[in-house]
This record gives sequence, C-alpha cells and structure tokens, in this order.
Amino acid sequence: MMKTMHNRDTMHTTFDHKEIEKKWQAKWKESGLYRTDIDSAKEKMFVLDMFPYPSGDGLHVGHPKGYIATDIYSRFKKMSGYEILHPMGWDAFGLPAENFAIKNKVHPRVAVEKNIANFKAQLDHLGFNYDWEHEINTIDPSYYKWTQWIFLKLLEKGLAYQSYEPINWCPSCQTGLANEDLENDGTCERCGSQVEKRPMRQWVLKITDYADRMLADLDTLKKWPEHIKEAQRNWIGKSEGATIDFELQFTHKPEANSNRGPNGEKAALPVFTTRPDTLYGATYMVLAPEHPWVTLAIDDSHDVLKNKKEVKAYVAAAQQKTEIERTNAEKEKTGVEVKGVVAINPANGEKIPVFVADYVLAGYGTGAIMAVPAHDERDFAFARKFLIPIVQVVDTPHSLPFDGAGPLINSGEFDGMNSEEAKAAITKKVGGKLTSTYRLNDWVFSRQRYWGEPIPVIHCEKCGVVPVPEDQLPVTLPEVEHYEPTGTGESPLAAIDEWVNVSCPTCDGPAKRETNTMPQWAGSSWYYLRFIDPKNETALIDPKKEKKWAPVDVYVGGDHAVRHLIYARFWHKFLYDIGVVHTIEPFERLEFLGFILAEDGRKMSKRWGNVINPDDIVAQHGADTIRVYEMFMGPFENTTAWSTNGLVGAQRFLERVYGLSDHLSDTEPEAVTVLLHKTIKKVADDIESFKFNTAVSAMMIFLNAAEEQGVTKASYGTFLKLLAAFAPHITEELWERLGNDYSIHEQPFPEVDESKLTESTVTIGVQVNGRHRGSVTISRDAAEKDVVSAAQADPDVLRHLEGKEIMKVIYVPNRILNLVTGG
RNA sequence: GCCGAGGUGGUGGAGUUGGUAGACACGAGGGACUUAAACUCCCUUGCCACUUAUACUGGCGCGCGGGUUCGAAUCCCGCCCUCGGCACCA
Repeated sequence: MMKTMHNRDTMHTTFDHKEIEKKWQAKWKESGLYRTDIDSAKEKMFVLDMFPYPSGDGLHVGHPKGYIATDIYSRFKKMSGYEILHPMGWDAFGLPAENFAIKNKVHPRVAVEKNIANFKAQLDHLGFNYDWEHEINTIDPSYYKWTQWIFLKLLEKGLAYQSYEPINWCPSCQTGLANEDLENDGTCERCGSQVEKRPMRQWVLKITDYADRMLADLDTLKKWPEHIKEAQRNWIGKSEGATIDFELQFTHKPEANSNRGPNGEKAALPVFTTRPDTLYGATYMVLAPEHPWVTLAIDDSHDVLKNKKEVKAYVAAAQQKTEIERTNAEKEKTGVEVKGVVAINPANGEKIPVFVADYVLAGYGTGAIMAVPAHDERDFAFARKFLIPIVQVVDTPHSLPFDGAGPLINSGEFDGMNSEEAKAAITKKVGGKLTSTYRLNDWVFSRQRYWGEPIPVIHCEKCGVVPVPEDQLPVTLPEVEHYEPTGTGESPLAAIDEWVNVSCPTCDGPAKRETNTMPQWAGSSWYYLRFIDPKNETALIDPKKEKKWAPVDVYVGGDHAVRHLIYARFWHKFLYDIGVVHTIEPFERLEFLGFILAEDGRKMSKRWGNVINPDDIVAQHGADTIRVYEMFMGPFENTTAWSTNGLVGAQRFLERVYGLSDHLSDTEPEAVTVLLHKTIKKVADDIESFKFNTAVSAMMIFLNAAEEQGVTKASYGTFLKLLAAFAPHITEELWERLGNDYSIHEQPFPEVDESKLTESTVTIGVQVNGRHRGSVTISRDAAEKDVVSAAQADPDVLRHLEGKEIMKVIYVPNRILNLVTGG
C-alpha cells in the first residue's frame, strides 16, 4: 500500500490542557449547557451511576470509570436528540462517617459535607455534564422525609414488623445486621468481626413477600447482564417442593398422646422437602436445635422426653458453635436422638426416630426435615453413623445415595411411577401441600447507631406502636453529644430524653420515640426517583414527571450485585403497588463495570500505598486524557490494571488530534471520506453498546489515515463531533478554532452516508485447500469466474496449484475464495 | 457440589449469523533529529525452521484432546484452569 507521509515533525503541537479545561468548564457553567429541561417535549434518556458514598479518602482513578462512561453515553444521547437526565448525588448516611466522627470528635454531618465538597471538586475537574440542580443527598431532612414516608407506607401495608428473633450482631460495630451485610464466612463485611446471633427487638421488612415477583421479573430484564440476574436468583434461592405433616407419638409418657391441644388434636410437625416422591424412604426425622418444638420439649416445665438432659446439652453445644463450624459440610455429622417420642411416616405409617441435629437449619423451610438416607448425601452419612435403616425407593443402577429421578420402588401403590409424577401424587395422598421456600430472609432493617434515618414510629404505653403522622415528617435526627454506640442494643438516640419522650399522637399519653435508625441501604433504595423531582416538598415525586422520566434507562455500577439491587427492586415494586411508580422494575438496562487495579495489579488502597488520585492525573496529563484512557483500557466490564504508559498513549492521541488542526487540506482522498463514514457508524454503534474501547480504537484508526492521507476541514469537524463525548474540552476548543459556533456538545451527532460505506473494490482472501495463500483485489460483486482467473494469476496462489487440478471452487462474494484440488 | 462469565502475542486487548487471526494501543529492537537526553518522526515486532539477511519460502499457532466442515478462535463432544454468585438450603 502506498503511504504518502506527511512529516509528523511539523505536526506536533502541544496544547495547554489546563488552560483549555479552565476556560470551557467556566463557560459551560455560565451558559447552563448541561441543564436538564424536565418538561422538555423531546424523548427522555435517564442515565445514572450508582451514587457514591462520600468517604474521607476521596476518589481514586478507579472510581470515575463508570462516571466517564455515563458522561459519554449521555452526551452521545444528547447529540442524538434526547433530553438527558444525568445527575449525581450522595449516599451519605452510614457507619464510616459515624466512626470517623467518633474518632475525630466532629459531627458526622460536618465530616460528610467536607467530603462531599472534595468529591464534587474532583468530579468537576473531569468535566462531567452533571446538572447540579438535580443533586440529592440522603442525609438532607427534605430527602429522608420521603425515606421515612416509604417506611410508614410499608408499616401501613403490614410489610414492616417488629421481631424478637435472634439476628446477626456485630460486636465491633455494635449493631444488628442484615444477612446481606455478612461475608461468606459469617463475618461483618465492614469490619471483619465474627458476627454473633443475638436476640433483640428489630424492625424487619417483609421482603420475602416479594421474593416470587423479584425472581419472576428478572426474566423481563432483557438488558441486564446474566451474571447479575443469576446472583440474584441464587440469593433468593427458591426451592419447590412440599410441606408434609409428621405426627408425633410419645412413648415415654403415653398419657401425653391423649392430652394435646384444646380439641385433642394430634401433635404434628411440618417438614419441607423438595423430594416428596421419596417419602416412603424417610426413615427418621430431624429437627434443628433451635426448632420451637425442641425449645419447648427441653424446657424445665415439660417432661415428655426420656433423655431431656442429653438433648438440652446438645442444643446448648450447637448454640456455642460459630456459623462456619455449623455450616461446614465437610465435618462429621453430629446429632442426638430424642428419646420418648417417635414420628409417624404418613405414607406407610411406620414409626421412625426423631433426632436433633445441627445439619438442619432453623431459618430454612420449616426447620425440620424428613430424612431419606438412600437418596440424600447428608442423610446417608448421618444414617450410617447412627445406624438408621436405609430404604431405597428410587430404582437406579447407581450406588446409593442417589439423588436423581427414576421409577419408584418400595413405595406401595406408587411403585413404578416416575419421581416427577410421584411428587404431586404422594403429597396429595398424605394431605401435604405443594409449596416453595426461599433462602432469602426478611430484611433486618434497624441499626443501633446514630448516623441513619430515624425510624418514624412512636411507642405508646397504651396504644403500642403508633406511626408518626405523615404531616409530622421528617423526624429529624437530633444533635447529640456522643455518637458512640451504647452496646446495650440501644441506639445513642435513646439517651436524649427531650427527643425520645413525646406524647402519643393517638391518645396524647406518655410515649417514646423509636430510637433505632435505618440501615445504610435505605436511602439508596429509591434515590433514583428523587433525581427526577429533587425539590418536591409535597410528594415523593410528581406523578407526571415520574410517568415521563422513570424508569432509569441506563444504570451503571459495579459491586452491589445483590444487596443494593435487591433492595431497590423490592422498594420499587412496593412503590408500584401503592401507585407511586408506573413500572415494575426501576432499572431498564444495567451495565456492570470492571474495576481498575493499581499498576502493581493489587487493589488500590492506602494500605499498599498505590492509590492514584485523579486530580494528579488531570493536572499532569489532562482531563480528556484520563477520560479517553479509561475508556480505551479494555472492555468496560473487565477489571484491568492501571498503566501510566497506556495513559500517555491516550495523551499522544489527543495531541495528534490537536496538531492535525494546523494541517487541514482542501481536498481529501475518497478513502478518507469512506473511512470517516465507517468511523461514524462504528463509534455510534459502540457507544450504544458500551464498547468504548473499540470506539476509541476506530477514532485512532481514522486519525492515522487522516494524518497520512490528508483531511478536509469539514471531515475533521465531523471527526471532532465523534470525539466530543470522550474529550469534551479539547474538542470544544478545536471546534471554536475552526470558526464554529458554541457549543460542539449541542451539535447533532453526524449522520452516516450509507452510500459511502460500500467501496467499489474489495480485497478477497484466496485459499487453496482451506489454507490462506494470497489475496486478490477486484471490483465489488465480481463474478466467480473473474475472481478465479484473477486468483490463478497470483503467483503465490499459483505455486500451490502447480500440477494439481481444481476439483471444487467455493466462492463467498466479497469475502473469500477457496480452491480445492484433487490429489 | 450447583449456577454464571471467561481462557487469543512480551502486555491491555481486536476479531464469534464459520470465511485473510493478532486491529488499535503499550512495551521492545533499529533508525532520523539533537552537543546530549527528553519530546517528536520513520521502520521492524506471534512462534519456529531455512537463510549472510529483518528478503523470500515453509511449518506451527486463539487453554488441552477429539469431531463436523472446502474452511473452526467461532459449531459439537470430553477435559483442564481462572474469576464471580450460592452452598449441610433438605
């Protein structure tokens, strides 16, 4: 290929990025370029990042990656004719601010506001197109008024309740936690302490009522990554099966059999099983140590067991174990037979022993199981150890335990029936119910800490729990002397008598405020809605605005695959049910981003001393450089290590773009025009699908060609528009230098001239026997015989055809020619 | 164990309705400019063999082993490894 080289020497022009950034950031602000017109008639596009927690450490270069992507995407959409909403806000309640406040003796609000100012400055340095008129902050009383309002609605609908069940308690953070706040090994995700089970009064949200809908509606989320949906499915953990009652008989104190319940009804315990088809093989029953029946049976006032002491000791020992010890499948099974009581297998009437064992979990299903050792690995191991009969009921050539399906045996009238069919049939015979159970537990919603939204209820001696009347919202967080957690299970708010003691809204009698606060995740469970209508004082959101702007069109973030996204989906569905929103899901499309590691391949952390502050990169290399670089690093969803060399590569690219403005030509080769239109198409398609790395690469390819072959002012201007979303400062500057009107960011995105995309000649690869041997350049859509004769004229091809006869010709027009020879 | 995503040069990565693998960038080597260095620019750069040669040419190459096909990074079968979610969940 011919290359007419311009001498790049003379092309090199450096520019003062600091000057340009300062100039245009000021101009953008002054002209209100990025203001959103919520009432615009244009089609809307709501592009949102997961808003940050404003930590004292500030941003490192990894944080802005997602923000850059949404900035580019929303700028592109604006150029494509949409009215965009691309806001930013602060998730500012939570433990770190509170801990910082305790340590440094400042009010958390003061610390957080300082951090926000720092974050905002860091973001502004990168040239983002946020409309700060739409900023929100979860700690503003005008915001959390509506967080509290949602809680009241949940309470009203019976979806918030108080529970005294043992919950996760972090001894270091001194607060209760939700299951979602724990690591896999049962430690606190925030401080790493081993979490304890502790019974205490808690507010709990009935998220399980929404489990089925949250699971089913995942299928409507066509624009979500599969792995996120899968993580949510796993978290919800639905199992389908049956609940079947097992009658108990007392053998040690037979008189107890005739004297149960007010109507003499028999005692029966329900078990949950996914394999009701194996009921005939159930040779014992197991209860979790925390099962209420067990608790009752070992109570001192009861005396129906033969070995109460022994069972009691086992239960006590089980409670001493940590979560990890309890849930380690590898360890040998332990348990104790409950003597003096047997269960009746409802299928065949056999008397089977009852055990208490900690391999059965109280929090799942009914906390009791029917054990089928022949067809369950765990039951098999347990049965072998305790010498319990093993009865095979599913026919299989495999060895036991076998947990697959097959024709039944030893199952009375069901012999020969297939497992699947037998599930419903056997359940029906024994009067059981086909049910589902979930791994997901209700959301433990109260924290015994200061820095959170007060839960808006009042406890009255006479009336019990009384919601704070809506017109008294927000219940504002009072000033306190000390933020330290009390450790007693009471929040620090409990010490502020003048705040706690109120009169009951119902009876006017003496009452106390709820002193627990909401978890960190409350404010972020609905914040996206508030961006649309941030200053509304009379409603959470104006219905008309909601109708136009919800849901979020593109939501971008990493992490939070379950927690935040589960909670937000839950609240959104609730808001749908009470008529606040009109869609069943909050986020139409989700883009998951990969993180940026430090140059040494480790996570960026103060601990390793490898943190890079974007401010330093902006100062040294420019905001446009870091923007282009972070998009060029690799696929958006990939986690990649920072590379200063790569950054410099992006900077060189921008400097060459800038330098080219001094070397524009009056004409350009057709090839450059054609390439420009290919580039327009490629960049538009790639931004739409979040493939920013290949969009940048396409622009680099165009720049290389334009430098080598020449480019006109018009084409160069078009190219600048493609680059504008990525590098908003220098493109604005160059746009002005070309003599155009302000602003490049309000230009329509260039149109592709489709006629330019089809070149008149094509280069076709030529294969001999499937191996590439040469290529021919020929007019588009050339006839097969012309391509073959052109290929036969190619010496490289000819060499491989020598002395051979062409048996077969495979020709894919404009793509490939394959000559197959005999011999 | 179950489920999901992935494995391509020295590096980040292109390319998957099967059709010229390695675009673009980084790094490296060589050269121009410079008193010198930096910057900038030009050339080379998957591996191996042959060769005075970086020229030709041939062979091998997308985790491994098979298969389908004129043709496989792409489709099928069987493995291995990495990352993520769940996990004594009945």
